[in-house]
Amino acid sequence: MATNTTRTARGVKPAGYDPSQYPAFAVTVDVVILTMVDGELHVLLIKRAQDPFGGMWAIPGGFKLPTETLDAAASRELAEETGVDAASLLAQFGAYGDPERDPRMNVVTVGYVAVLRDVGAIEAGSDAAEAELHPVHDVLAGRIELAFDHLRIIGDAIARVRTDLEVTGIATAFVGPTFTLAELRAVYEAVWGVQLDSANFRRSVASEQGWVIPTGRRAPSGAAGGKPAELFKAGAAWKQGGPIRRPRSTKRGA
Amino acid sequence: MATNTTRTARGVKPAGYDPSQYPAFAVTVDVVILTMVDGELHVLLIKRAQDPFGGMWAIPGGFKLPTETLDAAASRELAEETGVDAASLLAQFGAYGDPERDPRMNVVTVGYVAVLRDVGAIEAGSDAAEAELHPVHDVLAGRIELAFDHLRIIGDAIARVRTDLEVTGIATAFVGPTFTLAELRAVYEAVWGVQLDSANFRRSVASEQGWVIPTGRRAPSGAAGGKPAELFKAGAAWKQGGPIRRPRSTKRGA
DNA sequence: CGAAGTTCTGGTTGATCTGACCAGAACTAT
DNA sequence: ATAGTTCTGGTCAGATCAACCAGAACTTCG
Repeated sequence: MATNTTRTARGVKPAGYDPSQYPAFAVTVDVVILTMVDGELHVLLIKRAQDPFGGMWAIPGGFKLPTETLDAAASRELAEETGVDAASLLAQFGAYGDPERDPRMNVVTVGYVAVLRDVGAIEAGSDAAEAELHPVHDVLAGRIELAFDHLRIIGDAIARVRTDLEVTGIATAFVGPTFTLAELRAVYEAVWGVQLDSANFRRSVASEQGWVIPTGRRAPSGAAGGKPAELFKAGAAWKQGGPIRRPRSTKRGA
Repeated sequence: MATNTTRTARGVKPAGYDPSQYPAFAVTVDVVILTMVDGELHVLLIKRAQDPFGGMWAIPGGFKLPTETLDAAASRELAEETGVDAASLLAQFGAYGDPERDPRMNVVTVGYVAVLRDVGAIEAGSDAAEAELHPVHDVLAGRIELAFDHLRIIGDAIARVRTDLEVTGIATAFVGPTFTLAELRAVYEAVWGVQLDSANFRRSVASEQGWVIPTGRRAPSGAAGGKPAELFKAGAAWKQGGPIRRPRSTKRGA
């Protein structure tokens, strides 16, 4: 390729295109791992042992390898940190490349949000390094010291989940393979911070076919007793969006 | 590397954390530039002069510099390609890092979507390199040969715009600083591929305060005559979302 | 200048959706 | 047994939505 027509007025598109002369970056993936604990949204954080930001909390992440896709890198990091082979959901939501976001080098990171339903598995996977689930509310309120720009990243992840709850099937990722309608409703209430009428909720998901499929079994009653709830499994309709719309005005208090 | 901890000017580097030993990537930003032409959604493509993919169409893009943010890089690339200083809207929507997406080197690219309202400015900015507006429909139908994974990137951008139209104020980015309701409605109809009732549309945006503000002036009639439409400017309410909801079933044909 | 055609703008109406409340059924704990 | 809790279906008023209709305002053609 002997062409050397780098003579365009201003565009200066290199003809030879020597890769080595362009700035090099490290590319990482950071995973915001979310799960429900006691009806509240939690995020998994690990305590950094090393500087920079030693002693502060961070979301798990690591370097992307040249041989893997971004999705694969996120999946690998998730497995390494939590021991979970596959999350219910793993979705990319943003990229971050501010020049000073990592004091050591030029790092561009790609943010993923993972939704887990099996809390027990997390504890098993996390080894000696301190890993803890923190209420999302505490984190967003700034009560936890976070490394790098991870506060912003977590904020973006939550914002994404909030809108996705209305237009995707992400709600089903928080619950198990079979679930009661109260469990599913608790997901919406925790993520949106609202109260939903249980009867209306049932109508929304059970009226039309395709959202939830009855299994015929029933869940054991909770600690406070009450009628055992029917157990459902998720239908195929969730792929085209969710049946629950975010309410704009609620008379009931949250 | 015999030393376990290497002291540097900035501080202690963690053991086994030498940045130079981690894989290096080139980071680029690619900008999907959208605009409305004759009531149809168009995307700006440039014809590649060089291999790889010489002669094929591509979306404009370029390398991120270590000293600038991703947003700044996208803004710079947009200005270089179109001569437009600032788009009505410039939003990040995804990152792409498949190992083989660029045959020359490891490249991770961050996709941005830009919405322009001034078509004339595009022609001015594009220099000798062939730059053309193509109907989005033609591109998504595969009728245009696209370089790299740009078909996928454009597809993702369109999908993002389609959902954002309902929950953000992106619709106002397609029209000028003042606009008629027919112009604004045309944006929804083109992006969603639906027909909206003009009277109902007017009620949705004009009923409650804050969406559109009357300027008192009127636009000249179109080629077919008709009553001159009132000119509005966008209000502040668009920042919290849009007033138009995507219809799910339409009896009228599209 | 008048008629026809086009677009804008407001009105109406019936169907559908939403939010709120009520009550009985089913189960647990005391 | 009885009280307490949760699940489940019913009802109903108000809001929203989709579709249609008709007059107003303007341009173009004859």
